[in-house]
Amino acid sequence: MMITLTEENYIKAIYHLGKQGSTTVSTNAIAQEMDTKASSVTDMVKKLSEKGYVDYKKYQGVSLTESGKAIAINVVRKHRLWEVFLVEKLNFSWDEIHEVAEQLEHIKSKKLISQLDAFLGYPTHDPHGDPIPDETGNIKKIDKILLSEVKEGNDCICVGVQDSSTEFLQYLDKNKIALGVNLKVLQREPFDNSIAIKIGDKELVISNLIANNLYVKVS
Amino acid sequence: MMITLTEENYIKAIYHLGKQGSTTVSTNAIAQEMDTKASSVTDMVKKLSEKGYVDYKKYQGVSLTESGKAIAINVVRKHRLWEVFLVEKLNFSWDEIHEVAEQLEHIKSKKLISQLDAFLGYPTHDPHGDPIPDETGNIKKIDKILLSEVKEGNDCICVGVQDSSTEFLQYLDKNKIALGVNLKVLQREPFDNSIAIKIGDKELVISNLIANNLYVKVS
DNA sequence: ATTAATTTTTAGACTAATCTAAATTTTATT
DNA sequence: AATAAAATTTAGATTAGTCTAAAAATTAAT
Repeated sequence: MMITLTEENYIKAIYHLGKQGSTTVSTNAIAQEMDTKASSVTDMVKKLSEKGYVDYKKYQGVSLTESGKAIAINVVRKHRLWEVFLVEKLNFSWDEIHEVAEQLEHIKSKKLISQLDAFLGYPTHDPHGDPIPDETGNIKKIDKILLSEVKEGNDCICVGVQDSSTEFLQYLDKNKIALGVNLKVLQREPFDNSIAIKIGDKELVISNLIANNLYVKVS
Repeated sequence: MMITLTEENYIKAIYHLGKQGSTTVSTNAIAQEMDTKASSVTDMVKKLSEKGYVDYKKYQGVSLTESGKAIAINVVRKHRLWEVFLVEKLNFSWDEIHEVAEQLEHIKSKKLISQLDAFLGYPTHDPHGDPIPDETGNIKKIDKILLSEVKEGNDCICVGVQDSSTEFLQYLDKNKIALGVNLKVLQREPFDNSIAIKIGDKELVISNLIANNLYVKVS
């Protein structure tokens, strides 16, 4: 049974909203994520349910079935591999890749993806630090925490972002924050939860909003 | 005005049928090329006409306008660049690329294509020997002729194929015929128009059908 | 130059995906 | 527990693309 591009996008949205497909997701949340109306979501969710991709009970929200989850993970895999390709091979910057990867992720060819994976050297993470599922759908997650949770005095290394918006990524670029960069938390300001960090030999004060969208690993 | 994937495919079909968009094309021919019904073609052609991509008079066939031709050439450019990518970077063989390139050709991103072009080293021809239009839509054509037209005793070099079907390309592979390979026409058989050729140090008799689908340049 | 065959177009219907507006169910609040 | 608010679903309409069957135009053949 053929899956359409739209169905694939709904499944992906449900996956992301449901934290890797484990939680139940509301109609409204999907509508917001997909930039569409709740009534459209209801229609589509019924269809996905008939096709066996989601579990759905009226008024009770949706969750992915195993087959739905497998589809979602495969789309995520394709999306992230293409992102690596765009950055590593075509010199895109990390704030330019999302839109294009949204299109590329729907290309259907098993061989294309396995060859691309090999061509890129079997990358484990995309340019935003998110893990790339392997061919069997396995995702190995690293133990990352938000920068906002790091204690004063601790050294850490930047491993990912929570928000992948152009604005946020360009802020990071401007301040020379990139994946792999070392940071030290100098001081936390309780009043507004801002944090003073040392990056390279420079000091920088970042807001709580920023610190809440940056993943690090304490070293 | 946004152009849909389907519209793009119709424009491409009209371009190919009309020999690079110069000739008028019939409704039935388009229907056959697109594997759809003539009535569907009429509907679509009306829409394309309203949008200014084709000139159309009832019962008189269709031809591309300048803007339609520009769209077609751009799709062709993308298709052929992706084919080069698949063969050169992802180790596809030339009989496996068409289907995937059919999907990739619709990805919309100016930067993607210009970067891909650069990444591939600005190739001038795709793996089937067809020329790749440049960014401005310019196509430089080489003076190729069909192998069936080569005189006895002449040496030539294989530069392209007319038919890109899997079956034909696999026949060529099997017989070690590839782009760039030198051939010599030993003898032409008038009875069935078959041709005896020398390829490397081997002799091979090929049918007229084969010779009519292989482009060469006399050297 | 009629008639026959073929091609093309029209008319009307169908599916996928969407929308608005109204109805229903659930959740929150008094 | 009753009512108000919010979320969700239904009903009915719309658009893009397609289809079948019938009508109209063109081309071919007698």
